[in-house]
Amino acid sequence: MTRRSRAQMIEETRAKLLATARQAFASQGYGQTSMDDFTAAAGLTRGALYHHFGSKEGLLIAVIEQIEAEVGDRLQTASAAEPTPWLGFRCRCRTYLELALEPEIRRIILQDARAIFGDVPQAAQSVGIAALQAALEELIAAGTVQPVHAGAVARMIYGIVTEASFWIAEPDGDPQARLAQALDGLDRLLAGLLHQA
Amino acid sequence: MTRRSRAQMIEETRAKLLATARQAFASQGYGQTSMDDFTAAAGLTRGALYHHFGSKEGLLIAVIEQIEAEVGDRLQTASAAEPTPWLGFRCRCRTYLELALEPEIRRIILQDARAIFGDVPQAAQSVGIAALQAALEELIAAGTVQPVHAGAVARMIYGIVTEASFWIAEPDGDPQARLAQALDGLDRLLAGLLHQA
DNA sequence: TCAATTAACATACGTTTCGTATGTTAACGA
DNA sequence: TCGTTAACATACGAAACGTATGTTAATTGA
Repeated sequence: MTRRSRAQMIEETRAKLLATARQAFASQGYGQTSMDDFTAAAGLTRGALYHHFGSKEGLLIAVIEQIEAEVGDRLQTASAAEPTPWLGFRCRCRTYLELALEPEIRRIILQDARAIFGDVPQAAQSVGIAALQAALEELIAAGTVQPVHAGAVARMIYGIVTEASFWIAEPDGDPQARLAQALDGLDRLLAGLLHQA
Repeated sequence: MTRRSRAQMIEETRAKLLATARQAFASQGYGQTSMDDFTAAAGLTRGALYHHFGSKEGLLIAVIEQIEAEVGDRLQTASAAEPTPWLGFRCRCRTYLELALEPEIRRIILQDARAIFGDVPQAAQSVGIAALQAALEELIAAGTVQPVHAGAVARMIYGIVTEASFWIAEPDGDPQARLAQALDGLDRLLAGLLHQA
């Protein structure tokens, strides 16, 4: 066990680079992070970085993909436990909002990534939005939700969540209270999608 | 008339700098814009820039303030013509979306500014959001809209508009069709805010 | 009216940072 | 065993930003 294969060591340096970059991006932001500095913090040099990731943007893409994968898993886990499809959908939106509150996700995905790649991170094609869209399409087919364009509305919900997370995290105001108020507002907006009884 | 006062000339260079920067930021993005290049394009040097705006960020803030002021005017003009407060509110949201489709606004306000100043441009305190919140508060007081937190929901609508604009402008897909689909989705979501009949 | 100060810029410089080009070492294949 | 390639480190060049330092012209005050 104390003996590591060559392939394992390579993977270790890649993972170490990724983890250190993720930490640095989250705490200082992508633009403010010097590749010299944080590679040194990882005990390596920029040479290793450019070998594994090609460019600073390539590194950011790798970090985004890692985070997106985690987000996808957590959303899936949370919403799968709900009893009805609609409640599952609602839970997915709420959980999305809670995830967006984590500083790492807000800073890297919602804040910096947008400026680098204009649109939603095309890199990982935003797992969260895709899943939201799929859930919406099912609900529309089942007649629970009015016939809207699922892709459009999924994106809009993503926007709701994004902005709400920034609002909640604003320096003034109580985050807990704001989270509750945001979840309430989210509920009202989502209710508009339902078919009238 | 051919005689310009000193103060006028100073204002002219300031305006010229601002206009050139706005153009450059919109077409190449804030990060990709070299201060040497675009000041030269304006027939000046970085010296003038740092004298008037202090820093590159200061220049961006000035550009944002200019755009925000225009956005505020156009929103006000559009919504004031509507017959009822609710329709005025709805119109404001729709117009907001249409404005967000303009490349200049999308690139500078929605895309780049967020990465530089984490939150919504605190610089000009987003006139659009503030007006949206005020309109919401009136509608709640009048009993037209359910009692939600106006600040939270105003921000969420801002998020809807932002994401929708990016979605509409995606390279594939027909922008005209997508705009219609987005406006439809927006209507459904907003309908959730209304009191049930 | 004239000297001193300040505003409005231009120019020059130093620092930081990114990407690339060039080693270097160790493993792997023929 | 020898050539090749992967996995890095090191060195170099090219922006780009901010600042420090001119320079000129207007303005102020005595």
